[in-house]
Amino acid sequence: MPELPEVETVVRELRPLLIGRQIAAVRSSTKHLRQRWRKQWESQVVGSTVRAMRRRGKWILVDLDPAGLLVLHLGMTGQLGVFSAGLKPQDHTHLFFALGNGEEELRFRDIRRFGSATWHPDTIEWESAVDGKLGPEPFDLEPGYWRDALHRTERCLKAVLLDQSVVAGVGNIYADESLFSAKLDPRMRGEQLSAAQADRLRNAIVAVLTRAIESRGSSIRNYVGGSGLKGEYQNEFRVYGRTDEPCRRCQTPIVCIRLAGRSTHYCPKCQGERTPRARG
DNA sequence: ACAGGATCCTGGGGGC
DNA sequence: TGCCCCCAGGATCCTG
Repeated sequence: MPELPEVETVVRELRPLLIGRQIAAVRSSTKHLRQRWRKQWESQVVGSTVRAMRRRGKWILVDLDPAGLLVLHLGMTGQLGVFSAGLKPQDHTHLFFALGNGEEELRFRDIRRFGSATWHPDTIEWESAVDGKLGPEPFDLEPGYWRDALHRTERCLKAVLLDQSVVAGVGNIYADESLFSAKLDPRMRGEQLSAAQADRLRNAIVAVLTRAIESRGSSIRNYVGGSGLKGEYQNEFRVYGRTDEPCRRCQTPIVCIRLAGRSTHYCPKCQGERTPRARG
């Protein structure tokens, strides 16, 4: 569910509610997440204090004092929020972190349970575990790296954007929206892109994600931010979920196809530009 | 190397 | 009301 802008929003909204607070207890439901929460992690976490909260791609990193790292992934339907401990938990709440004197708790709710929560001794250990599987942040994409990553692959642009090892944090919505913004056909192969087109795509990704963060992400189903508020970016979608609706730029009906195993929305006119394929 | 499919799950919506 | 089928912001594993 949540992509970079939604995860960033959750982190920003939870930060003031969590930093400096001590984790007094942890409890989990009987149902497991994508990665099982281990009981032995609880003794590592209890008694420690939240020092910092960061985002890396679609991952949420909670730095603990004096040591340890809590790593959360929201999967498709994950939600994080701070609630009064007396408030009855919603269905599908699977992890509870009691805060301070226990009057409040951080809750991890995940209907489909594609999310995960794990504990790691430190950042280095986590980074080595995801090494090679997590590319640079979209905002840190070096033009040379990005051109090269596209130039060296025959995969279509949609598949490249969804590949977390190439660029971290882009998912189905923002891949489609970025390709529309860059006026590039999602079926184009990476190797077909000129340097100028690669730069255009990179700038489009940054612009779309930046604008989406300003709107606190997109709420189309289950997503809510760390404060429980919904996002607003769904009102600015140009192509995602707009199958058969007129393109906002040229009125041509938006097309939906299956690409890289995912629904892919684009404007056949605005994004119809193709670079002739080189021979050989 | 890459596409495509299946898998992990639950719930919502459409068609009947 | 109900049933059946398809769909869904993700990641990963397997096959061809």
